[in-house]
Amino acid sequence: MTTRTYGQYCGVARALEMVGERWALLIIRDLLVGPKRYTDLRSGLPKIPTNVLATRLKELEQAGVVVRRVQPRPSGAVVYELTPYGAELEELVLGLGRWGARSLGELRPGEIATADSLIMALRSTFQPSEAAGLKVGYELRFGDVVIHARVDGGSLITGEGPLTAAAADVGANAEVDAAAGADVGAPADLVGSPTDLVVEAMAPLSPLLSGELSAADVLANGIVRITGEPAELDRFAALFRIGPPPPLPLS
Amino acid sequence: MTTRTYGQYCGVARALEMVGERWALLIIRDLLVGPKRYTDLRSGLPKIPTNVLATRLKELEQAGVVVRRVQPRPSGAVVYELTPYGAELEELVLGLGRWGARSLGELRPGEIATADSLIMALRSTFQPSEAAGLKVGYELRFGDVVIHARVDGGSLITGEGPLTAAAADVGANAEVDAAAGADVGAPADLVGSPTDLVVEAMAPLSPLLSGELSAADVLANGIVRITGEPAELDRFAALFRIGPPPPLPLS
DNA sequence: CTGGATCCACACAGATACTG
DNA sequence: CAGTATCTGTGTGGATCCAG
Repeated sequence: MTTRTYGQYCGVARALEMVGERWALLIIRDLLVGPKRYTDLRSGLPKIPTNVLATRLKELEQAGVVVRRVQPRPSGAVVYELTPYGAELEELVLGLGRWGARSLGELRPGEIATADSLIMALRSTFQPSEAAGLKVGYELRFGDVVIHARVDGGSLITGEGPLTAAAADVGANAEVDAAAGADVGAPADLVGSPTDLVVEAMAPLSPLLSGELSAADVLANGIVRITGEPAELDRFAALFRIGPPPPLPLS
Repeated sequence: MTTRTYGQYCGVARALEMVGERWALLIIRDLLVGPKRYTDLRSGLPKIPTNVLATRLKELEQAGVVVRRVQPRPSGAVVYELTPYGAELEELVLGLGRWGARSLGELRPGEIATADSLIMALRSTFQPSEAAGLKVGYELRFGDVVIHARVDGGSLITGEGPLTAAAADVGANAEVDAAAGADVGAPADLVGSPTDLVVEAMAPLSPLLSGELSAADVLANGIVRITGEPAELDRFAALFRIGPPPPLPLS
């Protein structure tokens, strides 16, 4: 913890000293989804050595990016969450994800996708302008990783787990109480909306999310299966996309 | 160069594998100012070991972020510059700088400020909305580091050196030809504008740029000296600021 | 001079085992 | 569950050296 510095009086250098160490921004990526316990972070980042995780959390806490909070009894659980200052990194992390997603090729051997990384990928490609006056829920399955997304009037609420469990999402971006171990009752009006859809991702969603493939391509290649009519996949692809809508193909 | 990976199929992870290694984003920060030679990068990053610089440049080249270009004769110089893909990191680096600048306290012992870092700090705080219909040039002196900025109709052109040498700035963000060793003639209409100002920075500009101190505070503390009337410093502080203008003090 | 390559020492990352 | 301890590599820091 010699606090290696770059020796420059510069915002970029200072930011890198705070969040530029190995694994730090991936920890922050997961915490942007919601507060997490030490074990949650470990399972979300299977390849991080535990001592590195512990060290990073201490450094991020010292930098004022993360707070370590001990839940009141009886749970007594330790929870890490972003400070307001740390949460301001959301747009940066989303932008970094958009930029890096364009270099995502094929799934490399041994590479996994986690719930949190998929949630952030959805957030990073969400197009609020396409969501005006729209109310729809999606359930995405990536192997045995399941996440859900609810679009409601221009805002997006994401979470881990199947769509029917999404009712615990309250406020901006939830899983807060879920991570804390609380068992919140489900507001009935959010469950089982008739427009709910299930998107079954058989392979990386990235080609779809990054706009490399059209919804039709993706559907034709069996990458994603969607319940309901094919037009629903077009809507999904319009909601979660990088950049402006592609020009309509003239045919 | 074992190309350490995070083992996650995720845009953020991929981005970090490309530009997340130590020093990489500082190299990119400097290249965002303009193409640079190996020696320029070394002097802009005095604390980087030369083998690390060479390794990073190769990695960034392989990742498609940087290109190594050999100038045609007679100069034959080696120049590194960002690819279009790499240049897309500009907003990210500026945002990271804004975020990190708020943790810049006092100048720490041994810490320096370079021309490129000051140029990026200016860019990151530039408020185009304040620049409408405005045409003014600034020369900022930070010890013996001198940079200049020209504001003209909502756009900002920055470069190293005093204001009178700024005429080499052509197009979006110059020093391109200067770095390439070319000796471009100066368009006469850009030199010696009557609204040119000199801002003499006696201490870190950050408290001003980050909005922590008002222009009046900064002036009173002797941090910045400006030629002309004090009102000019207010304009400077309005042009280069983080966030919306502070509410007017009622008095 | 520029544009690196080479060498060494060591701090930090990686992996695994262990503990309150 | 929430870490700490320990060991091993390798990437980094620091210096010097070298070819065009």
